[in-house]
Amino acid sequence: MSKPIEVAIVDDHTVLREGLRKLFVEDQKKRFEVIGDFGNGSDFLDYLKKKSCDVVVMDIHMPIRGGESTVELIHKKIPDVSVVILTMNTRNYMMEFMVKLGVYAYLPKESGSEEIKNSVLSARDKKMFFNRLLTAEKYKLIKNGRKEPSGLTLREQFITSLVASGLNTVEIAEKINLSPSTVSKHRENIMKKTQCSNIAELVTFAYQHQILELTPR
Amino acid sequence: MSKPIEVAIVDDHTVLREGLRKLFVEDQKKRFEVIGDFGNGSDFLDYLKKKSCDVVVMDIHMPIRGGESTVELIHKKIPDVSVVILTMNTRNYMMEFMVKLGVYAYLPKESGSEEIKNSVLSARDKKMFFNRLLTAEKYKLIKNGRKEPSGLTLREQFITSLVASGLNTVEIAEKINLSPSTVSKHRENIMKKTQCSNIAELVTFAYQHQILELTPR
DNA sequence: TTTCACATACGTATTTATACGTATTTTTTG
DNA sequence: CAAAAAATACGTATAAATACGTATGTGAAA
Repeated sequence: MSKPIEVAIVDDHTVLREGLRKLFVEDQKKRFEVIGDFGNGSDFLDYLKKKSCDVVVMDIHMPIRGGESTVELIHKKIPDVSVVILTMNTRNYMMEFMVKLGVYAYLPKESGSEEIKNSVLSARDKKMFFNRLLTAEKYKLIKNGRKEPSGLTLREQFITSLVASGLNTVEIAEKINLSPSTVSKHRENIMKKTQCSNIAELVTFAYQHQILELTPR
Repeated sequence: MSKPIEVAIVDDHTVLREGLRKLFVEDQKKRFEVIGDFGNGSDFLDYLKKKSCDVVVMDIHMPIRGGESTVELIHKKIPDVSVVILTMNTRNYMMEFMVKLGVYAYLPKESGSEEIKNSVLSARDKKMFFNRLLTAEKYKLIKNGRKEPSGLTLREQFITSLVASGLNTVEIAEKINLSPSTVSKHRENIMKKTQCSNIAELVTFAYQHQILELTPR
């Protein structure tokens, strides 16, 4: 092992950042160097303007700038930075979205330490890391482009999930860096395709097509 | 400070358990002793059959046995164990549910280290710990009694179910022979009570409170 | 009995969603 | 490469929801 892998951590959960940091710092083989941890995507992107980073371990759900738009920006502007997603959002459409943006691993939050370390090693080498959530089979399916059972495109599914989780058009536009007009047009198309005539019906549609998940109580 | 507080950690996120453990173990004043960490509620309940514990820091969303039923069982059978909730489920109904089961703190996942430690100290002394999510005001409101689990009157629940199933104000008025103004006022009250800020959130609320049922496809 | 929660009802101003049309750019696919 | 599909964006008009205030009748509980 020549030089340690420069790892960044992006998650709004303070304790989890600490846990990840510890995991990398205390690696027996000294393979990692944590170059920073950040509470949102925005801070990390600021960091990247000045300094470098090999692999970033990132959550999706964050305030200010969520994982979606952060990964999108990294993918477009700084493709050298490899992304590993570590999240409790295990929905298929999100995984698909992230895989298409070139992330190298998609880990559920109950992943063990070794799994996380190995995914970072894979990502450093620009190699896909597979696990129970993102299997090689699923990866192939996504890459070979399959038809969505819901009839919605990926973008549409994504916006559906945001509408159904209670954001309005302007909030969605801000969240994923689009013009409100565009979001509005997507919503129009979504309503037509799903044959929903209002938001309430769309939320039910989202639950029934696993675009949203009902957290059991 | 006589003897250290026996703290247990229950969360399905491995890295987060590590982070919490570190936080308690590395306390300057040696006030805590982590007596175990568990990946689900079931394992923790098993532990409690044999050994003791002062305070448990617990997530809600977990496989096998989630926080809801775990806290419910602790509350009924082992009320000596104080519970601190640390979660990303910031929904009011969940907070209300947990407060009614006697948890001493309800922390969002972005809480800082000191906040978490202080909440455990409070819980050890059987004192409520308040923060931006669970304020003293909210706590009073919950304690001084909303009756319905949903907080809604029967009429309001009925109208909620109609709104959530996709009817608009005029359609609802026609369906149950009311003036649209009345329906509108009910809707206003419903939104206030449920603290929903739009229809999408209300639909989710309806599913979560069994006001609506999701028919499997 | 009188207070209180609930259900009823109206008015009004503001915000948000919906439903059209149009058009350019990007990505995918045959 | 060419065609098709998807994603982007704007304008404009109408419909609906939302958030206030106010008021009245009714039945149950303190």
